[in-house]
This record gives sequence, structure tokens and C-alpha cells, in this order.
Amino acid sequence: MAQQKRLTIREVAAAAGVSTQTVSRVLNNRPDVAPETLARVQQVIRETGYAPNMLARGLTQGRSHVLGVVAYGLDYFGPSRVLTAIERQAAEYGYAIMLNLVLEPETADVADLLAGLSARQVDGIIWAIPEMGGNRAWLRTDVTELLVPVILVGGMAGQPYLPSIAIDNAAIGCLATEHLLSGGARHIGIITGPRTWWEAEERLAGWRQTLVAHGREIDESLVVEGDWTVSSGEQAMYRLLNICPEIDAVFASNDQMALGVIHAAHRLGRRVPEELSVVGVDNIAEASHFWPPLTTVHQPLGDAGELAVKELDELIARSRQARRAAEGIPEMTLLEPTLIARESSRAVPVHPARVLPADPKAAVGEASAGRIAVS
Amino acid sequence: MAQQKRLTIREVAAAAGVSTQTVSRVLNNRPDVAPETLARVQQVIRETGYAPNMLARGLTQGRSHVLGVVAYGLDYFGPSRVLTAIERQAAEYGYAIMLNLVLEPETADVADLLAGLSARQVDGIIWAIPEMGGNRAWLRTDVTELLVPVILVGGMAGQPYLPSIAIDNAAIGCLATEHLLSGGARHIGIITGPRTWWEAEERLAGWRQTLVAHGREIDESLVVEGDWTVSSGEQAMYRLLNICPEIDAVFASNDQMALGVIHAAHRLGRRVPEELSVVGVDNIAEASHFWPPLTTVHQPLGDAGELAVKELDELIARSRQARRAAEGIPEMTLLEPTLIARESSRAVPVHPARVLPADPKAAVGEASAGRIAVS
DNA sequence: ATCGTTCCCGGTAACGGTAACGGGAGCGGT
DNA sequence: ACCGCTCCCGTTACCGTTACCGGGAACGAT
Repeated sequence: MAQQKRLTIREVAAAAGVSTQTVSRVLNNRPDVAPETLARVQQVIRETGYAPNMLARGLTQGRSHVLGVVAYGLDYFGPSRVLTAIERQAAEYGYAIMLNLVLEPETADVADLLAGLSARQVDGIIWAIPEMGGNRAWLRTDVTELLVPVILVGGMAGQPYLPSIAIDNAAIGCLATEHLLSGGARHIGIITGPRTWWEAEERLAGWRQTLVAHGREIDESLVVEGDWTVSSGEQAMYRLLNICPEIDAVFASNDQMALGVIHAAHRLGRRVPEELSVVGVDNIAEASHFWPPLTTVHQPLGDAGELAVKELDELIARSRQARRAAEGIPEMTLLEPTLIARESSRAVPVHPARVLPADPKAAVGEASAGRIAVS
Repeated sequence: MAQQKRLTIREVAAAAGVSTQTVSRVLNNRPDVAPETLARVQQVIRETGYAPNMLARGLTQGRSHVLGVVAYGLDYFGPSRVLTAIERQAAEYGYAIMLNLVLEPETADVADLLAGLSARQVDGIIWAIPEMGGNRAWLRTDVTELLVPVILVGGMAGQPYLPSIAIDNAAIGCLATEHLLSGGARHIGIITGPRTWWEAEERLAGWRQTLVAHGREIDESLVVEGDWTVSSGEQAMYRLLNICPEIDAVFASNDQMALGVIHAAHRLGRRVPEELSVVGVDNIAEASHFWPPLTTVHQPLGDAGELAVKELDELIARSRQARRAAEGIPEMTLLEPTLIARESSRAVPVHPARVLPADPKAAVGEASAGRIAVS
């Protein structure tokens, strides 16, 4: 069967006995169309299955209804959750998603990526790559040349030169550490993510802050670096036990590493949580099925993705209206994490705020957003 | 700072003192340009940072250099691996990716998705949603109306009406079962994925085939359905033990469920692999860090994604050339899985083919492709 | 001198839409 | 009768790029 040529607005117009302009009006449901004409045109559209060419539309309107999304490899929990949420929200807002995955964020050619998306006339760009190893240095130089609104997802050190949405990673460290302290822990170790990651540093900072706030002195030897994997968590745990045999609590910076910690404990015959409390981060699907079920800190990543789209949509509207980039100071929106207490940590005195029951459902969408204007 | 208007080819042409046509020639590096003119134009392009508007280009060429990808939620291992590979390969071929995620594959509005992508003038579509619950029934009806080449990733029951790339899921079941048998297993249970999934059914079929081939009789009570999660694997294992206490081997249809099996075994004091051999599927990153390290079947998902892009690219070229859909019979390309033997299954007599050493790296890219023409 | 060729380059018309404008018809008010 | 308004609808001119065609200049061959 020969591939029929694609239908154009002209043919629809001819079939309906009106001008292309009228068809266009119908398509964009503008008011100035007589009811019967409207019906007739719609009829033809339905019969022929005509759909307007978005490329052509984009060309005239100077707007493609496409968002560029630059994301980190999908193997990590955070980025893939964020991406899912972005896609959902974008669809709701009528945007399509143009996806660029970056596998090596530290060396990726930022200018190339931005140029590529920009050439494809995306209406806005969501930059959802965690900051690590100074891979956001470009923000200080390239930003001024951008023709397209950009929003960052995931926090960063220093002032953001662009609007951004982030999880409060320091709060994650605080929540976890606070929880462990209130459970009576005396020696709290921390297994960080790769120290080049800003998120990892922030969680560590939260751990420090909380200990200081409670008048504990900080033992730097209880800080061990992991790489997010199960085995790195396990190795880190062995190191911690070597360094400090009386350790009785560990804050692992993600759930995988927490799993490694639990494994190590099992192998060495340390009971969890009786002798060792463990807290993770992420609340991955498996976390509630670990043995024992893992106490963890939930990040509102879905909310972050949604918000990113919503704010970007506003930025786009504003920049189109004003014909120039929004003037205001870039804002950083911080989302608050929540602790999900399960059985891998010792029972704690009731702590009404922030501590949720073990039901993970209860934690979803519970994040509160704090807006912080960065001067 | 006012947002400068986007640069057009006209301005570049003016700056270089040539016509837009010549600039266009330079951009598409065609031969008919004098060396000095070429240099001058390139100079201007470099200085101004001009990049052509891909929308406009797409409009004239009838080709957008964008591939539509419809994928299942990223929480599952398979789809997200495939997507990563697709993105990488597409970038290499100069395509951008327009992503549509489908969260509820059984009820998704297929026509809508296809129409949306088609309206955005994608050059081709990769349909990477597992077949389940008859969600590919549309293939029989809507296919003829497609204006865009489509390729399926993931196999399907019956004849594909479109070209497709799939992992040989029956072979997965065969490999696993064969391995367990050669390890001396007598009672091999299987924990399937949701029975609505074609992939789950195929793995089960492989299990059946292999048992029959070895003259074993099939005990249907040893077939238990899971839902891919760790806890469903654990529950399934309890059921299996109830039904058949002397069970000594389990084929779990993915690694998560295999983990659940191992947990169940630990809790009940059954040693793995001495008393119970376990095999999973996927070779997730954590698999080699389970206790004991998990024997599993590796699927060449990356290869599948790559191939999908390559074949789609060819389909696109062909359909553009012939001005009509490719005529030939749709082909189904089957990729072969490989077994990765680790310590969760009893040692086996050497089995030269198909059995790889425990090093997961060795399994990557080792898949062999068999082309099967479906008549 | 004339005629092809080759090498460069430019003018014009698309591609499929929408924006901007204008204009006719119908109607009420003066 | 005239004006002005509203409601519809069509004409024209783009949007930014490439396809297509044509044409001038230089050159060698007849």
C-alpha cells in the first residue's frame, strides 16, 4: 500500500469549503467561527483524521511546545524518579519532552547540549543533573548567552545563577541524625556518597550540624566515603567497625548502601537494630522489605519534577511576554524531606513533627516547600 | 539585558556578503562552495554562534531528525536499560529523542500517543512497552494507517505486524532451568512475573520445555506467580515450600524476586545453594553482592536498544526513498541471553557454551543475534 | 567566434502553518 | 440614509530554511 501523503490544512480547508485561516481558527479554538462552520470543519477533521504539523506551527508561533530535559543516567534512583515526574507533568501542560541523557556528567560538553536543544527550538530546558565535581561551573559564564529559560533541578553550592528546585539535602542529614540520636545512639557513623557530589556533601553537613547542635563532638574518622552501591556500603561498614568497634548507629546516604551495612552487620553477627541502628535515604521500593525493614528518609523527588515543569512554564510565559529574560533574582525552591521510621533503627520517643508512620504511602506528597530568595 | 532575537540565516548571509543559499550550502557542507567563500561563511558562523533552526529545516526537508520513543515507567530494570541504549545510539546517529512514558500500559491510549508523535513529525517511533494483557492488539488494526515507521522492542505473542527486536525469553527459561538441572536439582520451582506479561509467559514456557526435554514431568503446583517485587518473591517462596517441602531449586523470573527467595530461605534456615539453588534474571548491579552472589541470566538489553535505533534508521531511509512503507515481511530479531553463574546455585559440570564466568563485564555485548523471518 | 562544461552563486518558490489586517454582511441607533 | 459596531471569514505576508532552477564567469575544444 502506497504511503499516502500527509494531510495539510489546505486540503482540509478545501474539503470543508472554507479558507485555511478558518480551519486554523477551528484548530486553535478561537471564538470567531460561526457554529455551523465550526461543526462542518470539525466534521472534516474528524473524518480525515487530520492533525496539524507542529513543526510548522512552531515556526510561526516561535514556540514549539517542547521542553528539553537533560538528565543523568537512569540507573540512579533520584534522577529517574525526577524524570518520570517531569514527563507526567509536562504531558499535562501540553509539552513534549526532548530527552538528553548524560552518562558522564563531569565531562559532558554542556555548551553542545544547550546548543543542540536550543537549535531544536525547545521552549525551555530542565537541567536535572546532580552537581558534582564543579560540573556547574558553566553557570557562571554561559548563562548570559542563553536564549531559552533554564531551570535547575537539584541544589548546588553557592548562588544559583538560574532558578532551581532542590531537595534540602542538609535536612536529610539532620533528620537521620536527629532520629538516631533520639534513639539513644552514642557513636553515629556516616557513609557518604562520592564526595564530589554536592548532595553527598550536604547530607554530611547535616550530620555534622546536628551532632554539634547536640553538643556532641565530631569524630572525623566516622566519616567514610561510599559510591552509592551496596558493596561500597558493606565495605564502608567494615571500615567503620575497624575504626570504632563500639559504633552503634550508621547513617548511610542512600538505601543501597544501607543494605550493604545491614549485610555486613549480619555477617558479623551484629543485630539490627538492637546493637546497630541503620538509616538510609530514598525509600526505594525494596526498603520496606529489607530485613529488618529499613528506616529511611524520603525525598519528594516527584514534587521536585512537577514543580520544575510548573515553574519553567511560568518562566516561558514571562519571557515571551516581556520579550526578554525575567529580571528578578533567581529563586531556589527547597523541598523538605521526611523520615520514614521502620525497624532498622531503635524505637524513639514520640517526635510529633516530621516523623511519619511506617506506611510509605503516607509520606508521598507531604513535602512542604520553602521558598528562599537568594540575594 | 534584553533577550536578543534569535539569529537567522539571513543575517549570517548579510554579514558574510553572500546569499542565504550559500550559507545553507555551507551548513549542509555541500561541495559547490569556493574555498574562500566557505572559510568566510564559516568564520561568520563561528563568530556569531549561529545555529540553524531545526524546525524550519525539518519543514522543508520533510524530516525532523527526531525519534519518538514510547517507554514503560523507568522503575523497571529492562525498560530503563533499553531507553538508555536507545538514547545513546540515537545521539550517535544524529537523532534527538522525544520521550513518552506510559505508566499504565494496559489502558494507555495508543492512538493518541501515535498521533501526538506523528503530529510532531518524528521520523520514526520506537515502541518499547512490554506486551501485556493484549495491549498490542492495536497492531492488528491501526498499523495500516501509520505514516511513520515503527519498530517494536520486546517480543510479542503471534506474528508481529511490525518489525521488532526482542530478547529470546523462552531461552532465558531454558538457560536457567538447564543450569539448575545440570546442578542436580530434582524439584525446580518457578516464580513467574505477572502472567499477563508475555515475557513472563515465555520464561515459563522455557522452563516447561526444558523439563520436558529432560524427561521430567511437570508439576504445575510448582508454578507460582509473582509481581517482580522482592516481597512477592519472598511470599512465593513460602508458598512453594508449603506445597513442596523437598523443593531444591527455584528459578525466579527476575533478580528482585530471587532476592526475596534468598531472604525467605535465610529466615527458614535453608542454606543457599547447599539446600536450595536460586537463579534470577537481569543481572542487576546488586546481584553480585547478594549473599550469596546470585546466579542470573543476562539479557542483552543494551544491544536491543542499539539495534532498534539502527534498524529504525534503515526503515526511515527506505521509506523516504521509496515514498512508501517498506514492503517486505516484518522481521523479528531475537537476541540471545547468557547465563552468569555465581554462588547461589550448586556448582555445575563444565558446560562450555553459554555459561560465562562470574565476571559480569564479560557478559556485556556478547549477545548473538538470530534473525527470524516471520512468514 | 561559438559552443559546451564546470564551478559558483543567487533568485524564487516552496514547506505547513499562523498573525495581521481588511472587508462584507447584518443590525441597531440617530 | 448614514454611521458605527459586531460577527465572520478571506487575503496577504510572513516564520526560517532548503529545493529547484537558472545564470554568469572562466576555460578548453571545435
